[in-house]
Amino acid sequence: MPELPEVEVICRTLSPHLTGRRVSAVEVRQPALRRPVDVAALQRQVAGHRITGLARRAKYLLLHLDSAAVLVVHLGMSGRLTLTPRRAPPVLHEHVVFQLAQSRGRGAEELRYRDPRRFGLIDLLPAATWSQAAHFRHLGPEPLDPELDADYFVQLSRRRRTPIKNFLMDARVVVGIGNIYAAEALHIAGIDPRTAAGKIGHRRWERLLAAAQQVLRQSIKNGGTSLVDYRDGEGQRGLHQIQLAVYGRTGEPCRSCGRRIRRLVQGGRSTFFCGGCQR
DNA sequence: CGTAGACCCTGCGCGC
DNA sequence: TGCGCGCAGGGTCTAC
Repeated sequence: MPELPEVEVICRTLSPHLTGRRVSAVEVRQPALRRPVDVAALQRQVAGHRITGLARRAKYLLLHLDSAAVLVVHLGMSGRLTLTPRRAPPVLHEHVVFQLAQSRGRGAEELRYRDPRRFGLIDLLPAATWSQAAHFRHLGPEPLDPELDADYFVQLSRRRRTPIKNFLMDARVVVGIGNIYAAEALHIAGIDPRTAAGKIGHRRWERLLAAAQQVLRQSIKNGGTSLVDYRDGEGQRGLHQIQLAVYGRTGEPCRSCGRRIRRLVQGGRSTFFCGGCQR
């Protein structure tokens, strides 16, 4: 479900509501996520503590707490993290609920983590060392980092025979790009997703990096891509699905050249591309 | 080391 | 109506 733009939008929409707010209680209804939730740690380091700020790294959402801990939330494929009125009726698969202390001018609210497939993750890490933890240690750079350039990719992709689409989705290379935006970026850059990563030269890496940055920024502006599950922190759908050029458009005409969009499978995931524009 | 595949889990739409 | 199949925004682990 959520790639970089969606997690970024969730972070931005939750931030004004949660920053400075105290978590009054934590309720874990289903601890069996990708890894078991450490309920005792949540009770100790989240319940009764204040949220000092929100941030994003890769597809992880980071909630900094005044207990010198960082609450790490990953939404997997089907996860949602939404601010909800406390009186809203419970919904299936709401595994973790963070009750928020009342604050002036607000009704009773809570932060609900819902994840039908349970591929997501909720973890607690020490504030001082979170970036050295296993989830983060091996991550590549942020794709929107202004320092990032084509040279970096040329170096890393040397002699790599992995298809460029899988290479782009490898978080050790660059984070945040998943199945939707890899396909969209390759279409914008005019590159066949089957091309070996090591065959992409400097000029094409420049185009591909620019394309990835363009589509990620545009999606953030559009509030993310809502296909089935995705909602922002306030429960609103994104609009970027309207602008997708290839993802999910098998058999439909390419808006650039009119050829039919093709689907193939790479690394067990669907790839969508236009055989006319992408070579 | 680099690469490909299975696996975790639930829900949905489709064809029969 | 009911059942089985394939598919879904991700990440990790194993075998070769």
